[in-house]
Amino acid sequence: MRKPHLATANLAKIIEAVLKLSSRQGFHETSLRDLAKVSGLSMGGLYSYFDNKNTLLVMILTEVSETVEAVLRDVPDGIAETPVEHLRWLIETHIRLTEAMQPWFVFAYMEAKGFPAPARVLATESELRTERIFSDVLQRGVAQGVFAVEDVNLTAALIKPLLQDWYVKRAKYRKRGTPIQTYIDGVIGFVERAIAKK
Amino acid sequence: MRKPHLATANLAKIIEAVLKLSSRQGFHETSLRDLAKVSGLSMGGLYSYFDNKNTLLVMILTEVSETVEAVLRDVPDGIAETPVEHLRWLIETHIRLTEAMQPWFVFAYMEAKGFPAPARVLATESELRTERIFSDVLQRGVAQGVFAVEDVNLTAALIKPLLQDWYVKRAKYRKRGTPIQTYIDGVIGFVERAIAKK
DNA sequence: ATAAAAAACGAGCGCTCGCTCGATTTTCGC
DNA sequence: GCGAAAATCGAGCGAGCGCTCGTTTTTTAT
Repeated sequence: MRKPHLATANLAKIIEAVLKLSSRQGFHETSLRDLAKVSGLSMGGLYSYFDNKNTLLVMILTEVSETVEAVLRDVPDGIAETPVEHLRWLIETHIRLTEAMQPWFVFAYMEAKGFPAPARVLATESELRTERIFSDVLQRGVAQGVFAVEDVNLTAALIKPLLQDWYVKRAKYRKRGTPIQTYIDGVIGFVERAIAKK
Repeated sequence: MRKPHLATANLAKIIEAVLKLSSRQGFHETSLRDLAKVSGLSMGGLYSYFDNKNTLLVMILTEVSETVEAVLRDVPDGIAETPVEHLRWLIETHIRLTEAMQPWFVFAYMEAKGFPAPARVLATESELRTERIFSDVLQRGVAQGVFAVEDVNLTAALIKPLLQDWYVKRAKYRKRGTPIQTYIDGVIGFVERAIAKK
């Protein structure tokens, strides 16, 4: 094992290959022989970059959850004070991030379960932290009297799957020709009407 | 192969076992030896009830999609005329159905992908038909002037993941102690405010 | 009670899996 | 240009897979 973090070009190739193959057939069904072929390394060569197959899964899961955390917490100046704008920014940023890193997110979402406890815990906690970011904004909006939300936690929980649907069912939206901006505006409008103080 | 449809007690046991094992570790990782052990049959005995492992998957997928279709189309008298009531009934019925058949739905949702094209097509088409049921009601509500919806198809697409979240993330809601009625009311309220004519 | 039919069994087949390790190739300081 | 160190290779290992099939057990009819 050379590096704990993804640095070398080869590791990048390996991850690109595992995301590509897993999206077609699932992670478990992706053999290291296929992975070697697509990444351009040999069977043995792969093992210079990770300890075992599960490590690969954990690496990707970690990268995804850290990226989400980092991006969503990096709120532009002057946005965080206004809950309406902050929420809009969170929705748009989340959807655009998952679009840019779609294979990563599909992988993390679809492959997390049925795996060693540590990996599953990682995914679960990441989901909860993201939800917290949303419920915090909702809470502030309620406190400022701009949102009317009965159950802040449940509402945050309901917003989450709206964001995830874009990458989970990406094929459906692609077939329909829905542009990402239409989807983003649709979600923002849907959510804002649902929580607006009338 | 004895019967094409699930009739005998043994086939019921097999399906119960495969749902149980798959929910823990995924369908592919469930070996026929494990399945034999849990279902109480022998390796060879299993093959009296299905042709091969993939057939099992298709059987379950078919059962789920046919059940959804049948249940959601069986609208009680006097409901279908009022879009608001019809939509409410659809949401509640869908969530309660997936709760009652939770292992079946989780299986269909999580295992459909990465499988032979026919099985995937089955799942995709079922999803689309369900969505049609919702978009039809929305359309009628708009026509009657009780709903204000810009894009009926997009809105139906956004309602779907709200229904699915209850079984996809069942563990989260269980840990939180959210009762199913709270969830149902939450979704109905959320959706109704989002599409209400103001 | 018995024999034919039906159902259930499980060791064994061919195959692919994740992973290893000695051999080979590439890199690089001098 | 050379030799040691680093990187890469891929045949081979044991394990476990889906599936088969000759055998045994159970059921059924007389």
